[in-house]
Amino acid sequence: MSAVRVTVLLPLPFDHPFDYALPDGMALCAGDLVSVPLGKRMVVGAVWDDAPHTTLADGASVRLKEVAAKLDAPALPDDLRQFIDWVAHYTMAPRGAVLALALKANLLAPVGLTRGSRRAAVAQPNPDFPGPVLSAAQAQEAARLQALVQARDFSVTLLEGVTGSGKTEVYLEAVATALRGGRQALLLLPEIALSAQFTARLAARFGAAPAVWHSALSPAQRRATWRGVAGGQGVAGGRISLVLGARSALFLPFADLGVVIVDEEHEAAYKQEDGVIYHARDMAVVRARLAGCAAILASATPSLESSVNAAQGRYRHGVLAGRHGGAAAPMIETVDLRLAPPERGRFLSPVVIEAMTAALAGGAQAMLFLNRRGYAPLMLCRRCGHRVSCPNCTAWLVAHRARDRLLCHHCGHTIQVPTQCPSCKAAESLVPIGPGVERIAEEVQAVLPQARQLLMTSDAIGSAAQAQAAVGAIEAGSVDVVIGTQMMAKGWHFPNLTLVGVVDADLGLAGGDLRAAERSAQLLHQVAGRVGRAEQPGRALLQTYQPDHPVMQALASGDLAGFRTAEADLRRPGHWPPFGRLAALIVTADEAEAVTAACRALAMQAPMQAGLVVLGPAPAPFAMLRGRHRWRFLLKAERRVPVQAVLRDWLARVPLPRSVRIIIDIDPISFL
DNA sequence: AGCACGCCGACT
DNA sequence: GTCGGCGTGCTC
Repeated sequence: MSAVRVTVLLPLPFDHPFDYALPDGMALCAGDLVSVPLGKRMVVGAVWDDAPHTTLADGASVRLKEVAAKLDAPALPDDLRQFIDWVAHYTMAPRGAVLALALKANLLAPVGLTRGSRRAAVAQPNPDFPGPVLSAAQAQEAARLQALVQARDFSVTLLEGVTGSGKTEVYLEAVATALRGGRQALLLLPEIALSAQFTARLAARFGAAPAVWHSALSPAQRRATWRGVAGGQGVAGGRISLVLGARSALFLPFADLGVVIVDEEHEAAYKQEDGVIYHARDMAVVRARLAGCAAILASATPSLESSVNAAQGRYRHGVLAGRHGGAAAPMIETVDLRLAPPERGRFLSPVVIEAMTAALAGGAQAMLFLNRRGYAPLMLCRRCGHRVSCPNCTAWLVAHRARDRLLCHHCGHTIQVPTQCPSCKAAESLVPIGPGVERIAEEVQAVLPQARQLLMTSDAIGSAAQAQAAVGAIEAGSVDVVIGTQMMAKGWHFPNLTLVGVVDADLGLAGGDLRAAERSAQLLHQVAGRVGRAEQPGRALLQTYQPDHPVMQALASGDLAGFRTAEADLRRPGHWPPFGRLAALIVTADEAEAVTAACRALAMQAPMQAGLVVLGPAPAPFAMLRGRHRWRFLLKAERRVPVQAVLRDWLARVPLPRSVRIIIDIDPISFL
């Protein structure tokens, strides 16, 4: 007699589940979590519903190991298992690696599962807690979203609204509707830095804080939240109904998801760039489809992907025009650096300095934005022209004055500032080239010595407490000039901040990236959105050498929709995304020769078919990263081409030594 | 991912 | 003569 077989997916990089024997007296269903022996160790896995796959010599019985135990934990819901399968298939990651995202989160330590959660009986978010009074436009849009949530069916809405239009209040009404129906809501944020602010906001709206989910939680918090979301029996305090999370929250075992919201949907931070490479915005839509619920993508500057989906009717388009009860849109002007250049060795145009002086004289605050940490992005030998670069990466070492070192922003490698040129050995010949925020701070000190300045960068602000202190200082008015990187671009609003100067508006346009223009427009628009108040619109000055560039024109005229249309017209003919699909194949190895040999072999077998182009191989933009050599193929295909199958066939035709690793990035957004 | 096995250098 | 480096291979 042969034992009953169970297929178990393990959170390890295997695509196929493993087969085990079901011990007498144990009953298992798909999704149940079990511990199973694997080699010499015990592993937690999930019962999958694939047909058993172990190859049997016919008739002969294979000695399957037995499932060791069924864990006392909620089973993975069907839609989560479907989601895991879908993500794995789409991203071409092994299914087990995707399961790991759903399990690693909390329960690789099986001991923690056997006891009930210690989650205290915290207050539940109350959808009928008094909410804000909505404007007519907000109320109308909120009603539409509420109807979609109530429909208990899959839908996607692109909710577009300028900064200050009150998008958040609107989509929180959709959350309220889900909660009223006894369902759950998931709100995704692009980065955890914003979660404290949002937690407070949700607590104010619903009378209780949401559960939060991100990588910095303790194991105990994870376990409690994971179980609470699954809503298993015996969870003290009841099922968790509202989760505020980073992208990995998509893999939580929601028992009854009613709405998924992706805030700032255009943000590149939604793209997971290592391990399982996925775009959380796109996967959120898939999660909603499998859960049969509404998805809401919110942004002031929607991605071209979502705009096109809305324009083509695949997504509903909700638009909130005009700022609600707040400031007027900022005036955006370009400062032509050819006409009003900075002094020699300086980086601020007299136009910007004058505007700052005026703002400060009027008792207001000013901000300078430069998306570059450190003092100078490059140390150059003025004798031989040598550029000091990282030994592990194809990148320059960035000078940091605060730390008095040079440092690589890709791998973290740091060295002391050399006293002589590493190449020609000339003494005292290295000079810093170009500006970083530290250098801008120095310049502000020189031109406005009385101004109290604050540097807001990830180097200066390491913790949430430091961020709070900085925000407090700005709000209290004890700062005149804020100098910041990307981290200043979003979220915050300081009423007394009336001027923003963008030191190098052209920065994001370099590099030949497909989305360079789109991303620049989004970032600069967002930066400009930091300023202004009810009685006085803010002013944003963009220092640029290309005032005629479509991005600068769009920002200055405020016609971002027109810009998106033009951008779409550029991409449509060549079947560039979102009108076609891209996949990147990164070939990496320790030895450069191994990479070139592998690329040659791959190039020889490159797929050839209608509607598909293989570009490359070319050195990846960082041809060496963290000590590994990297070359890249880019596969560009029309929408109808099954990209994953093409890639699978291609790779199957080319045997590669194990020293070579292939990274597949479906829908790459950064080209690094 | 772990954890083995396996075949070449410096140590009690 | 052993301890131990991490290269390759397997786990139902």
